[in-house]
Amino acid sequence: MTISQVCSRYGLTPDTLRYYEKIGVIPEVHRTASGIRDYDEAAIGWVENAVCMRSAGVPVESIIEYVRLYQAGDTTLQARRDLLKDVHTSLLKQRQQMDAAIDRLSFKISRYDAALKTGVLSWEEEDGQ
Amino acid sequence: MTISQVCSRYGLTPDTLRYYEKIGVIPEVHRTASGIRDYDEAAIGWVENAVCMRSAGVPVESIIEYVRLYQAGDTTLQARRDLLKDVHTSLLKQRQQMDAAIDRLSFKISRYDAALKTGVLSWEEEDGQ
DNA sequence: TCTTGACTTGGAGTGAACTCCATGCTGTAT
DNA sequence: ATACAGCATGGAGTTCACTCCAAGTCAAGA
Repeated sequence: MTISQVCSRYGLTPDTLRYYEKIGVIPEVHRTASGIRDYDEAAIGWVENAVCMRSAGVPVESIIEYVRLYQAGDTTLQARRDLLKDVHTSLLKQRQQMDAAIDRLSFKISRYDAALKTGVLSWEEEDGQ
Repeated sequence: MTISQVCSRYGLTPDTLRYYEKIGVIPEVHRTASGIRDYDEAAIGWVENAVCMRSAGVPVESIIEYVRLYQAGDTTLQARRDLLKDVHTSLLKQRQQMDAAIDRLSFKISRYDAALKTGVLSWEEEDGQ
């Protein structure tokens, strides 16, 4: 699979995918005799992993560290687990903060909807905003 | 309330809080005669709003736009509602992506835990990683 | 053979969100 | 009166994660 095929599959640009490989977010991709990248199933699995983690806001450095540990072999199982756990924990925390913001927004939106329907701003003496 | 008091309450630095005011993430804060910021309840409400939104990853530009609309007065009620709805929608989408990553991590962690307990890497012919 | 489009590299540039710094003013304790 | 911690400003610097670009190579079709 060529770089552009992988890109259109995951909504990335070739620049991004090369960048990911260069900095180690994904392992080095196999090349044809003339030096062109040819993504196999394993490579695509790594791309999928990168896309999933990045879209959730996981820093590239964490992904790089995991790839590094993975490539270092079986002696890093515990370290890999610990790293994944750390990332997991910080995502859970991040989600809590998102939930708080979502709740805040839901509340405000319903207040605006009420105001727009009745034509009355019903929260004058509250927190403003 | 002084800037450092507000900062320690919300885990910000004075630089950040001045920056927020400068770019409009919060409205201008009242000053003492000698020019020192004095945060009242309303100002603190805006800071709280900013912290909540930013910790969820809402771009400063969205917050600025909301503050701008708010300060423009009652004619912007509909625009404010629409903006909040857009932000709400994008946070929901972002949360979905976080959930996907959290699930992926949970799965991997339990696999690592099993491997570390039994001493066997039980997913050899799978997707690797 | 020539063109064209997709691929390669290294390195510079971008945008977002802070973060730091130099320089100077303020206000309270000794 | 003076020291000194805290506040002010404008502007430069940093970090992160891409994103763009120039210059060149490669492969397939006219």
